[in-house]
Amino acid sequence: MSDETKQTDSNVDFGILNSLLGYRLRRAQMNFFSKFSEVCSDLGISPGLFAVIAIVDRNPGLTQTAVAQALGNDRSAMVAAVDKLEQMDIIERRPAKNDRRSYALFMTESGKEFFSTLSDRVMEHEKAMAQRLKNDKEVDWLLDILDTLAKD
Amino acid sequence: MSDETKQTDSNVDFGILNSLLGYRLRRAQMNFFSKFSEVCSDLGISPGLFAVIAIVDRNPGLTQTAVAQALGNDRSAMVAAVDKLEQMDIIERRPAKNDRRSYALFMTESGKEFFSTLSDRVMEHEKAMAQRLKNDKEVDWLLDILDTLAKD
DNA sequence: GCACTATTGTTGCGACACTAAACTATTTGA
DNA sequence: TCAAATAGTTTAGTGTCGCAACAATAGTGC
Repeated sequence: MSDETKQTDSNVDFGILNSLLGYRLRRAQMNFFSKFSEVCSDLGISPGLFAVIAIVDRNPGLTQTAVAQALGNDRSAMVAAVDKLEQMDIIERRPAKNDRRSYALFMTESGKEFFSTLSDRVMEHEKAMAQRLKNDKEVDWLLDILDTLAKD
Repeated sequence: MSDETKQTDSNVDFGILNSLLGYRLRRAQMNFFSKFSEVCSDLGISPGLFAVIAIVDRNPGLTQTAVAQALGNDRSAMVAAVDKLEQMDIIERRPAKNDRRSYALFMTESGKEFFSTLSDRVMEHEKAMAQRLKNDKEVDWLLDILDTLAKD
């Protein structure tokens, strides 16, 4: 046997899966997820946490539910995320001015610095993946199509 | 610098997320997943189970680990999946001829019929999503790009 | 034949992510 | 004023995922 230890799926017929966008999307997204984890696991940041930070960084003062709605997930999932990010001194809960029920989320000073280096890592990873495409125009095309497919 | 609490998510700046393929992939895949669940939840079939059935249907006699390797997930995850599909009388475990450790997976008669109607539903959903793109050529282009991005 | 390693199915564990329901405190609106 | 709606939180349930073991079996070199 060769030391390539391949014997993967070369002789497997994927049938209908080959034409399913949902299946291909899942495979591609799984690959991105694992690569992201390789890059950011030492910093304790998952893709979901990164998205929260990115939103708060660009939109200081948003409430937890506003961030949850922007990211399309349940607001109950925000609690643990914000708890962790606050514990890591990345973002900060401040009581909202006009609503004593809600908090306003802000980046801490160290959080801004952290997000800067974190973004550099993520962008490096993204650039490596984007280089698999032909050019920047094709990347923009793909981004646009994925946005179309993400709409309800 | 104001501490105003923003209350609306209508004008949220997604910042770096807008240019991240990983984020857009996740959103698109989540949408496909939820749509798939709406279509197939009454049949008790998840996207992962559908993939297993699709592989076994086209490749009768494959072992569990062969299917797992084809789908890119751990073989330990196959156990519960095959258990469920066998309980639903969709696929069947037969002892492998030349290896008493492994089973060969086959579709049952009712399983073939079940997969036929199931495929129709899934293809209908896929066609509705594919119609968001310009033409069939763009769909093939997207499938090819996603396959490229899924490779390690 | 024998020892050593690899592989298969399986189980259990821990780490997450998502969903839904319920609860408190507060705000809103008729 | 009072009922309904909302923000944050907690809890429970479900599902997935990878990792590490394990017994049984297969393949390998000697």
